[in-house]
Amino acid sequence: MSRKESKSPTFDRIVEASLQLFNQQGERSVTTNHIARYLNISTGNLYYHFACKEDIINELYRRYSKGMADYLNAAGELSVNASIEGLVSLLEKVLRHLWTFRFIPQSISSLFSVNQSLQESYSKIEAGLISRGVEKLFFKLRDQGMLEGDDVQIGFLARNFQLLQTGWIARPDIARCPQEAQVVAREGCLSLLYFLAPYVSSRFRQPFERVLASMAPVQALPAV
Amino acid sequence: MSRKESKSPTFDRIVEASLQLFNQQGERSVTTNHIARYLNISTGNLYYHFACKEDIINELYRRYSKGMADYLNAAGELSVNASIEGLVSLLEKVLRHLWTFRFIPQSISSLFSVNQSLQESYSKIEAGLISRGVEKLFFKLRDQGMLEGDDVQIGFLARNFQLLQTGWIARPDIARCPQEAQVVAREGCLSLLYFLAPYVSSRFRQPFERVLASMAPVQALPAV
Amino acid sequence: MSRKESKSPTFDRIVEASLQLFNQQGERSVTTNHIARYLNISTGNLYYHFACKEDIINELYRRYSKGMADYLNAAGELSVNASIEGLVSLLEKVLRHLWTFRFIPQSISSLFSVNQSLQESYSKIEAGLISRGVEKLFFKLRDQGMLEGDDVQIGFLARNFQLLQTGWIARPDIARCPQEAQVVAREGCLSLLYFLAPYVSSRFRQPFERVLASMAPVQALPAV
Amino acid sequence: MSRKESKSPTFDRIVEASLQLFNQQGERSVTTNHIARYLNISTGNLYYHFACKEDIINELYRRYSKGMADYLNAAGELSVNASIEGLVSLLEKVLRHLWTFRFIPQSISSLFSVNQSLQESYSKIEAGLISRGVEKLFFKLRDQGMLEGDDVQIGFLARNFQLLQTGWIARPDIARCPQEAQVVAREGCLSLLYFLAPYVSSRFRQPFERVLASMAPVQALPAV
DNA sequence: AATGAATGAGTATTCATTCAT
DNA sequence: TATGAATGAATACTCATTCAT
Repeated sequence: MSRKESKSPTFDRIVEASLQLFNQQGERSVTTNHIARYLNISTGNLYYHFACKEDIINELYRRYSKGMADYLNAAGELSVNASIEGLVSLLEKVLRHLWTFRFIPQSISSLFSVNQSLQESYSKIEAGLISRGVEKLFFKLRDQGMLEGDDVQIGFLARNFQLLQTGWIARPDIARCPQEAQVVAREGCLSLLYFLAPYVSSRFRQPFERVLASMAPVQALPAV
Repeated sequence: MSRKESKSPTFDRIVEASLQLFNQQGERSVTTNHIARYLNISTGNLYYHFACKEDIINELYRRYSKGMADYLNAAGELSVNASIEGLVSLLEKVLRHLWTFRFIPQSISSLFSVNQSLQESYSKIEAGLISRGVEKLFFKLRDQGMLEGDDVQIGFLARNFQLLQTGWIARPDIARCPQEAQVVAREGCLSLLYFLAPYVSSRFRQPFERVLASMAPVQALPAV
Repeated sequence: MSRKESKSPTFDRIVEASLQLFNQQGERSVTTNHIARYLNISTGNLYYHFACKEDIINELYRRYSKGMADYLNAAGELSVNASIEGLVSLLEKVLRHLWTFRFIPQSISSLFSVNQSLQESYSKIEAGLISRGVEKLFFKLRDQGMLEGDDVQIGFLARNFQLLQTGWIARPDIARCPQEAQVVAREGCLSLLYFLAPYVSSRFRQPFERVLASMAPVQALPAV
Repeated sequence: MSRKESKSPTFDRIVEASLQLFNQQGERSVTTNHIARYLNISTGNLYYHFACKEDIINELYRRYSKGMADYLNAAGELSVNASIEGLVSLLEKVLRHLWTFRFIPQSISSLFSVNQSLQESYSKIEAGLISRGVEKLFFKLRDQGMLEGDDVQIGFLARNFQLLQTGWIARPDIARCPQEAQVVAREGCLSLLYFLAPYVSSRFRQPFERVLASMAPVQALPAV
């Protein structure tokens, strides 16, 4: 995918079917036999493309975290010509991405007990790169005048933001329901914007309120 | 326990051992044989007390959610003579409680796929009673002058607060580490206070800042 | 068996059925399912008694090598009142023992590639204890006047003796044939006696020839 | 090879790679995929040249037994102008040949259970032709005055000799070790010479002892 | 209450072999 | 000749659960 335009059609079909089944029924109760039968291929063929179930999950995690990293980069560039609309649009994309891979935030902890390599990837990527990237991004947004707050506040803001973001997607009550990505992203976005609201600078308050109003037309944003 | 004076010593030992093992190694990789061996009892005996593994988990969930409900009630009474110190102290207790049952917030979604009844309990209790209880509590805190914000804001605040609370405990990077409950609770509490900060009324700002300072002595709480 | 009068009837039945099947069909083509089905027990039950197939083999190897060690001890004591008849009778017992566990000398090398722990046991026991024991025994027999030869000769004699002993049992042409143990032991014994003949002292030559004649009545033992 | 000028380069490469891998890791744990990957060819290509894995083994057995037969013929001619040196040199060549194909004596019995046709070849060739050939050879050596003994003795000598020869190569403790062929052949040769020693005629005793001394310089050959 | 042997449907995985290109 | 994706029966092993005592 990244380097050589994808390994093979079957490889990709396995990855995509697994993602779908994992999201629907939970990784735990989706066996390699299920995946193969779902695709009308033999287990032998599945194992021709993947050495083990772990590797399918790892490939999914790779795609998931690569997407997150890409959005983070996009966010870095976006903030050059900072606009609330741009930020919100990106945030929705991120939430849709998270929703696409929702089995990951949902079951990441319980995956650790059966997939050691995933734990390592996670430490490096999620808890490392991405976490730090989000922090940097928030400080940049402050530098550009979009956010206000001292270092400690912005630090907590960044960390809590991530927790809320994945926590929203991992919410057990919505997880398996076949909600539309659009709806989940919208509502999640609204929650996150309300979370950010107190830190939005006065200069950006007006467009911020406008966006908020456009998402949930009834209520205006009250001053804190 | 409270009403029926506990079923039997063995029953309780099974529940407690399971909790410990689930937290340490993840529910998924703890078998009923592990639990029995850990307690030096036979599997037959374990199944004399519990019809199935699910029931052990359900009993743990019952205790977990009962604890949460109790703390919620305590919060309701506390708010009569509202004090920041009281709130913080209760928050720490809740976080310690969550930490004690941390395998639940960590793996709740993935448990659903193998435990249908748990999903039902969850909808009723967590997403129902408790969720509504927290919302009521936050409105009460506003009525008592501790928090400020309009209905929509307080609504989002309550919901996000819960997400953050469990999200903090379920963080995969701390989950299996043998952190001390005290440390986890402290840091989580700090995160949550920073989350609430913008909504604390001016009347309570001083004690709030005092408490915050006492928890992380170096930094004062800056105005938004 | 050795310490606590055997673990359980089923444990022993598994060991014995495995031995029989391994001898008949070769360890390689006898699966744990075969063994269970042969005994009319479930695979689960088989795995209740043995953690893995390797452990069945290891237990068989344990019994095999324990038997060999016991016979070696018996040989040590026997040689106190040295007699050709006693030696021959013991040799027949050893050959019958080897024949009972014939799948081991037959497939030991190819077992190594799938059973690391067996290789370790083998180095310690077979190539260590037993090999040295046989050497000591042969030197003792010389001291008692039954054998003649210098140290180098007796050393080679001992080593070649062992090679012949197991080589005879492992002979691929007789291995799977349902020969009677008695016949195999007889013929093997004869081969081994002819191998030893040149080193039998003149003092023991007469009884030696008598025994030889009794086993293969037609031919007398010619002088070298 | 000799008659049909070899089937194809790939055919031969497969045979040779298989031999190497079988010797190193044991036939049992070398899959057809391993062989193909080792040669950088596709499995399909491997199966273009061989109908099944068995056939590779059969071809190796063919080469192995052909070599043995050739050496046996050479021995027949050699004995015309009988010399101890010539015999020893040939014996070393045979041992090196056996070492080259060592996976065969090591696993021949266990191969039978998965390769019926091999069992048939073996009965015809090894247990038939070669066995009888060796017997004839030994009688010839006696006729030429190199060996002494009656018919029964020489018969047992021939049979035991073969058992020792392959037994030495198949010894599980040296099998997988990357010993040099030269060393193995030397030591094996010495063992076999000591085995023959008692039957060497007085006329050939002197050159025999000379050769023995040259191989293990320290010790002279003691009279029996 | 308690034991521990027994069950059996499942689970990931392997590997000789086939087949379309 | 050669490729490499695809097959599928087999294999070792697991684990929640049952049952006779």
